[in-house]
Amino acid sequence: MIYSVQQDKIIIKDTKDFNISHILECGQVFTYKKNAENDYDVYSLDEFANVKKIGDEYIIYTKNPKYFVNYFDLDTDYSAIKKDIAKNDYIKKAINYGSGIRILRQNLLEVIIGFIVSANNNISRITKTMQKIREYGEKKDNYYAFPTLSRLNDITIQDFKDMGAGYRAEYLYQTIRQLNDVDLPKTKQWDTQKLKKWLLSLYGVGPKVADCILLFGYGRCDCFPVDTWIEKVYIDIFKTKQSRLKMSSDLVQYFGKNAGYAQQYLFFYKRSFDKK
DNA sequence: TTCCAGGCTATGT
DNA sequence: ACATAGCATGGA
Repeated sequence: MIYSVQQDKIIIKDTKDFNISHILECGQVFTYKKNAENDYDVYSLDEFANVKKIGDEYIIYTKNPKYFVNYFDLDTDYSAIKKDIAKNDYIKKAINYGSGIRILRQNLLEVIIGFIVSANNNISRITKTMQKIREYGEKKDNYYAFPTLSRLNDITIQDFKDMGAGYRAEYLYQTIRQLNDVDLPKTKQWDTQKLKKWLLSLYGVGPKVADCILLFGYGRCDCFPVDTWIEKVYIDIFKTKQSRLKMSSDLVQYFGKNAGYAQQYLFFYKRSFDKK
């Protein structure tokens, strides 16, 4: 990835593996706002960036370029990853369709909360609920920082319901209490096995949400979250249906250490064509 | 009206 | 270990 960092912006010169709508609308993140075609506001933790396409370049305007170089994973070689996971014609089409996808290096707490909200929900409502949760965070100039764990502790079950969380309100409330008992940054040192076991102990976190947290919150790329869309993809590829656990392990085995990337291309591709 | 959305918990076999 | 009912809510 060819890019240059300046004081208040990042310029992406090579857009072969960078497309902001692919990146933000592939279902991995719920904290952004689309202003217009190729013009998005992105919120992460207490940081903010505006991303615009100008000519053949993307410009990421931000007070903290260093943060967003990491956030957009600019130093990872996606051409090599695409080559590694291109195991059949089906995924080759998906990679071609979502060629600008990158897996964001998101804040862990935001990912945990976001994907608990995501269960049996739709993306537009997940995004709305996350936006309202964000309003409990510290007020910045023109946006809110994501609430700290301490602030999240002040939100009641009824508050979460009022934000449209539905029956997931109790999951959020309870999991926030469970998070008080661990040193969250320290869990990043745990091996994937131990992490998954712990994640599954959180109220409202099952196998699929745990895989999403591992992939998007911890960068464990040998995970394959299976939801309703990936179920359809599995049937397309393997011509048979299995339990979600079996499908997930089959897909990790099939795609290998970069399976998580494959998951994103396939999800984006299948969802885009089936929803309308 | 019924079905579905980035499924999970609780309960039964 | 696996199968299934019930679950909040809004949009198609």
